[in-house]
Amino acid sequence: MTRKLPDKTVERLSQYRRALLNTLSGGKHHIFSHEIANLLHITAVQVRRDIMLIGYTGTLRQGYDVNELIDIIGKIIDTREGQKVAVIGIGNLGRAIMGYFSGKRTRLNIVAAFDSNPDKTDKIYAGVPCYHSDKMMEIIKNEGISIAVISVPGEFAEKVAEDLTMAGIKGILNFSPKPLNVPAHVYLQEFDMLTMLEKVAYFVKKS
Amino acid sequence: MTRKLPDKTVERLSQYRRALLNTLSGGKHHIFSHEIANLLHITAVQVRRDIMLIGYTGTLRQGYDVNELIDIIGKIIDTREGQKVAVIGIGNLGRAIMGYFSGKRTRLNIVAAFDSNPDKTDKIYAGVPCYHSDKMMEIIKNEGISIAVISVPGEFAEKVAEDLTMAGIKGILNFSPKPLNVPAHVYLQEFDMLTMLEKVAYFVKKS
DNA sequence: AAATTACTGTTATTTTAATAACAATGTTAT
DNA sequence: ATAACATTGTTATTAAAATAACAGTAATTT
Repeated sequence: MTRKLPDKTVERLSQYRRALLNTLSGGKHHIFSHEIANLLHITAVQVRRDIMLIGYTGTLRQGYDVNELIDIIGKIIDTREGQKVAVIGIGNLGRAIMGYFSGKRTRLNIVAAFDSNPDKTDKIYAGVPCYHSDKMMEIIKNEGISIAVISVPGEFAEKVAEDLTMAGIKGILNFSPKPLNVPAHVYLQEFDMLTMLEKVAYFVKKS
Repeated sequence: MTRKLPDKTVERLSQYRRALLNTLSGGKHHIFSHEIANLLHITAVQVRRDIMLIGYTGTLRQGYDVNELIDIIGKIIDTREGQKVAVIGIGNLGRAIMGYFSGKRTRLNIVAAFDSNPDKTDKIYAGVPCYHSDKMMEIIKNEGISIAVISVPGEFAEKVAEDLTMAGIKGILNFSPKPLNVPAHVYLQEFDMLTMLEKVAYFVKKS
């Protein structure tokens, strides 16, 4: 394997897996491409194409084996050892993210949170210890944290990203409205709520 | 105008405007395409192309007039009367969204929040009144709210989307991890944090 | 046994988005 | 005055993603 998968396929694989886990807990062990498609409101062709790209093949007339497919997707998007994640900034958004994750069985473990407000630090949130930002670089290095979620206000985001980069982070998910600049070896995903809301507004206006 | 703009251009316009407002408050009244590009970490060609698409033209050697460009973008993405927005579900995420918005001068006004937990209702959050979900459909109709942000847990998202549709909502921004199905006349934007984090993890693993 | 059906897997086509190439032109330098 | 420069606006090209078309085939029906 290790053919390069399209970005969008990777996104959908994550969604397929979630849907498949649901299916499984409903006691269903086989599923057709069009059933997956319905769950995600996309087309069956797209599902089959994605599954083709990851090299799995179903059986005619029976569809895909749910367990197998979950495993294959896991092999592709998870690492064996798991990856450690830190959340920077535990305002409402930071806490929402930690809440989303708690209980989810995944190879992504949120192992630390950081905040610059001493009132918030040295406590546990959703099972995750929150440290003062001063210790961020040190802890990230020592713990081998590879992924960071930035949920600080825009004005601090840039500095945080710099520090994270220096501490050797490998991937950043940025929720702040401030576009970041990181070296090419750091994977960056921007996630801008305000833009998305304005986009919805634009298309509503058009329609 | 009213040529149909590419999706991605619409997203960037929103970001250009934010950057331009910043520029303006820094006392700068003209800006080059490459300066905008640097702020957003994209290319200057892309900026010029987007600006071409909205029909604005700068002046050679001086670049774009910041005020004019802000206005033009506003004409395209805002409506004259503004649009009313509701936030459904005020857990951490819902509150984060309301916090992001408070103070932002925009034509999008969050005018109501809804929650099914009576402990949270009949209070004001970030200046926005929160009502019980029972009143959702009624208030949305009466107030003429056209856009909804869904920030409820996945298991309730579908029902909420149905109700919103029935109440005549025009656009939905869905933060729940559950993919929604809405009629074609409702514009839907999905926004799935878990997927995005898994995507980052995948590309980190690859690198 | 032949035809039909209901699926998968794959290639071909179209659509959308990004990038590159470059012509046009006012400004500055010589 | 001429040449070099810096910048815009636009067209052409490439890349990425989605969709369509369809071949293959086991199961089912006739």
